[in-house]
Amino acid sequence: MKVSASSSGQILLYIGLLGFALLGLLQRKPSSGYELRKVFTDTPMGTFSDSPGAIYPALRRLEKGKLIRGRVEKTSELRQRKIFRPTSAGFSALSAWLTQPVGRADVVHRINELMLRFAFLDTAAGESATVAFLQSLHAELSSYIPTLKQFLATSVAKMPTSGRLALESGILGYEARLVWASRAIVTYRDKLKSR
Amino acid sequence: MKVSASSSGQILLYIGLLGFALLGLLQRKPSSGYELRKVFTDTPMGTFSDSPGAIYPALRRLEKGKLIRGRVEKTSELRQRKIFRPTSAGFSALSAWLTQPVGRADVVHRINELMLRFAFLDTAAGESATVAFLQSLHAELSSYIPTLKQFLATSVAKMPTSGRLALESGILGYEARLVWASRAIVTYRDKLKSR
DNA sequence: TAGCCCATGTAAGGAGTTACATGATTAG
DNA sequence: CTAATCATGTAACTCCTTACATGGGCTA
Repeated sequence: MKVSASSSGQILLYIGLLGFALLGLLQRKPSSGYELRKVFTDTPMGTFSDSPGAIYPALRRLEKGKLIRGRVEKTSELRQRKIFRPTSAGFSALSAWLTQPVGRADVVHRINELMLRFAFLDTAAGESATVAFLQSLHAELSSYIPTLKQFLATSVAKMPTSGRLALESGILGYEARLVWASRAIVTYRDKLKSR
Repeated sequence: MKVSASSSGQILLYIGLLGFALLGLLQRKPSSGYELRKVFTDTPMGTFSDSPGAIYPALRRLEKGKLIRGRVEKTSELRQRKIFRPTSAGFSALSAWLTQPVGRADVVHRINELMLRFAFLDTAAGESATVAFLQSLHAELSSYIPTLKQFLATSVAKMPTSGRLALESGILGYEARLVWASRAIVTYRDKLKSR
């Protein structure tokens, strides 16, 4: 989902994966553009570009779309920085994006986007939404993996060894994620019980 | 690696991941643009776009760069199709791309590209090159995974549960690939021995 | 003869990449 | 005082996306 209707109707606003990543980070902690860049350069978070040529224009798009608002603030340091924080429309847009249903196409083509969504889910949409997400991810993986194995079995004869192994690597990756999803569900269930 | 010098010097030619994917598929089997599209729509191969607006321009770029050559051929069917096949310069470019060293940045940011390279390695560059690739991938993963665990351990306190779990999912994915790489090395060793 | 798959394209638009530019502040 | 880091941006290039266009051949 790349496009979201602005609250005023009419104009369509491009957000993009980078935009949602920024929105999610800002929801967690209001930050300057530079701090956001640092997250991408210094942490294993996603495969997002740390280039100012991507981040600053994306921030301006979000601001023009009224999803975030930036203000120059003095922190404890002398240096001034423009701190961005989501507007209420921004929180809504983020939440809507996070709580979309998980489909087969997401698992096949947009697994990184799914993991990004997950990373923001509990703080932005609550733990029950997180569990729901994990359950639908689990269901989608459970139905997808057999089709991959099917494909492997029927076409193994026509494929070179490396092609076969590459596909097996993909299958192993999905299986690892399936196991992880089960464990993550248990983690949240335990958290809910212990309260 | 997105750019490659043309054999005539001077002009730089953009290839891109899609270009190499096409080149690799053509090396395996000369095909028409439509057949190549079908690979992306019908098989689990990569996350490449099946849109003609991406594939046909990419083919033309490759042809202009003399890495492939298209000829209208009559197959058994009446219908005419333009069949592309790599030139010798195309084989060289593919081989050079495939046999690049595997670095940390590849593992962190371009794991999909690595798997694509692997998928073409044995038919295009031979089995010893494939084993070398797997070994350097294995080494890179072995050194990278501990740093991720380190990061997780030191920042677990500051992260929300979902952030922690998302990172763990990434680690599990890398570990699965590490196990896979070991097994793939054994597979090729066995193949070499049994000859 | 209508509709669907084959097969190849083009056009408009926007986003990301790379590279450059600009200052202020701090460390050595 | 020099260099590195902080902090924010702009410009050119070009690739991809979405959508539309064009026909030939096959099938019901």
